Amino acid sequence: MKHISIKDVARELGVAVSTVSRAFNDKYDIKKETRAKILKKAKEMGYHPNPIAMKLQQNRTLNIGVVVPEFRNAFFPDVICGIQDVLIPRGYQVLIMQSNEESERELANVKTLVNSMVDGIIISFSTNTEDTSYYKELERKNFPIVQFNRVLDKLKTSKVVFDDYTWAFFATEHLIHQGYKNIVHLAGPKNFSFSRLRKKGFIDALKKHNLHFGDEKIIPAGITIEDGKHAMQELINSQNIPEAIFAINDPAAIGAMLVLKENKIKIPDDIGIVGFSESRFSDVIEPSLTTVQQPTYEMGQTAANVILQEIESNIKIPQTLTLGGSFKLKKSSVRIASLYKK
Amino acid sequence: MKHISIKDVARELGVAVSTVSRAFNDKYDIKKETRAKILKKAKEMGYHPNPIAMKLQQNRTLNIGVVVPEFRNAFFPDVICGIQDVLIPRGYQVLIMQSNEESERELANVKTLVNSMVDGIIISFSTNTEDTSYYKELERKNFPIVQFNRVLDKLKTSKVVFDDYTWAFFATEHLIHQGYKNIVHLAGPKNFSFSRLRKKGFIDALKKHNLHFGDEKIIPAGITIEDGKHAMQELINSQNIPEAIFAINDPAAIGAMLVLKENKIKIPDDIGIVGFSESRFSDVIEPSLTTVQQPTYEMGQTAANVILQEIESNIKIPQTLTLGGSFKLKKSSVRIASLYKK
DNA sequence: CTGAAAGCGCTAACAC
DNA sequence: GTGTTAGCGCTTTCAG
Repeated sequence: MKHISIKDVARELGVAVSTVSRAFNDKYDIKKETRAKILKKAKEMGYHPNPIAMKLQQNRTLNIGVVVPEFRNAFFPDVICGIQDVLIPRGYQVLIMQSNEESERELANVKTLVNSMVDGIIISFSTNTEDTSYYKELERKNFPIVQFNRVLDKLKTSKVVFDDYTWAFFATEHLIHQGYKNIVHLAGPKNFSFSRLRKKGFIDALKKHNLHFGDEKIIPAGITIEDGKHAMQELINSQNIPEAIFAINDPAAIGAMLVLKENKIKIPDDIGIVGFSESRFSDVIEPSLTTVQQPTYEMGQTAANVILQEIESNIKIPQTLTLGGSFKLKKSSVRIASLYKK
Repeated sequence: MKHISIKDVARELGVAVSTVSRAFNDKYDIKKETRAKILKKAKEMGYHPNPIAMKLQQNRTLNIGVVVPEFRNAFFPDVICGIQDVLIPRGYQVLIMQSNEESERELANVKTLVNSMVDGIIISFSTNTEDTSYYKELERKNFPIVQFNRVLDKLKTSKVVFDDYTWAFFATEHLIHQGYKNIVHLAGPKNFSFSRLRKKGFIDALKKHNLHFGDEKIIPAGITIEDGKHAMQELINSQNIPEAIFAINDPAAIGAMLVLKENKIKIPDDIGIVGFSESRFSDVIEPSLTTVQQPTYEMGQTAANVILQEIESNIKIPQTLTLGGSFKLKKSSVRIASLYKK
């Protein structure tokens, strides 16, 4: 697999390498015919500029690193699609690395990428990431970083997040409107702002409607099906079955539902449940799961645009972009059948 | 973000750049203390070798490209994890690109990667890929390619596949053992060998047990939930409801189940169904879906090892590695409750 | 408009 | 053992 270089083309045509180079970067003066001639010959010979050499020379890579904690759920793959669709047409390559929810591996990933000279990193952190010293250092060095979804407040880079508060509020209010009163929240890992915001939305909705709120309404769970199962099982064991559940995300909701069904507790009649996207399960589970839909694809596009702007302008003013979503009304939260359409 | 180069380190210590280089590549003679001194200083200065420059010089990239048609289902992410876990410790970077099931985009992805000088490509093709001329060219140029899962017979590169025939045979036989007689197969896209092999396994199992086989037993479907829905709806519309279904994969099976449930057809009593992994739905759907489990993670590891071997030995003898799986017995295919354990 | 030449950061002969 | 030097393939002054 030997590469035909600019030299080969130049020799073949008896011109200088710089001329060939110019033909390929049309920002220089070059006679039209020369240019055409060169491009034609180059194509004939199967010449492609070697991006590695370009990168070396220009001290930039045209690579963007994307670091995600996992891509087994639907959420991150969708975001990545959005990122790719913005970046690829702009001539960037998207290097994806996944951290397996381990902050050490995540750190290694980021170091590899930075060290391999990506021009910037779009990242969503792992559940257990606490030590941000290396990221702070990158921040200080002015290295372009955009956080999304799982963002760390400590890090002052640009962020793209979902309007978790509002939609958690809305989701909870929806349950209240359905007549559920004793509502609990399966909460997420507390180092993520989205956990805090969804919890706050939940609490404020209860308060607005003068429903009793106490710490016992917040059930520490997590973001996997297993977490949801575990939390629900605990509730059942402690004879503490609520009337409705607002889950931190779909997998947690699904886990809870699986346990409820095992225990013959009827959804939505005995208990109502609302999730928060991040899976493709909501239409497969029975009853179908009411959920807050996040604009994953758009989140990716937005993050890509932000980093592009930071890289190309070389100006970094940390901004936090907050996206809105939509509500997918399904069966798991609607007691009166007539209210549920389609 | 300015890079400290080998020169800076050399100057700082009053040694030659080659000495610094040698300190970092311990295959040359170099005095222990010099080496220690250099490494220490380098660390102090925050020096990291610039991989881009290394790549240019050595004409290799230490990058492997992975091209997948999608990563919304569980299958490819799992395979990628396996690939990464082999390649990263060996000093390679894994560049993932997804083709969105479009062969044009797939081709562009591969060209980008080849052109960006990855050392090799691990690929699973999109549903509609027909034109293999470019891939043939790469093959001729001896460029390392390993196909997995969705392989094209026309391309004579190394392949890592699942033993589709045997397990399809087994899955079908399982349905027969359950007493189902009129069994149909929801078939996959015909340009993939796995479709053909699973179909053949299905047919041969019917034949072995002297069950009637005719073309009407093969229902062209596809590999998505939508495909499964569509195929099932057609069967119902034509009043042609079989006793059991062997689906090309889980999403197709899930689609069929959703339609069956809509139509109040009982699974597994009225109709039995078996899938073929490729999703995480099998435990979420009700009844839980019996399925053939493919060793996705191991498939990734295997593909990674094959390409590593081809790259590092520079010998390419196309080999096809066939992996075995396991059978996940669940509720969707077992009529007599007592037979189903846990 | 085009050619010559320097240099991006690194490695690998080849000297000494 | 270590230094010198020639490139890897490209862009970009600087001349002409």
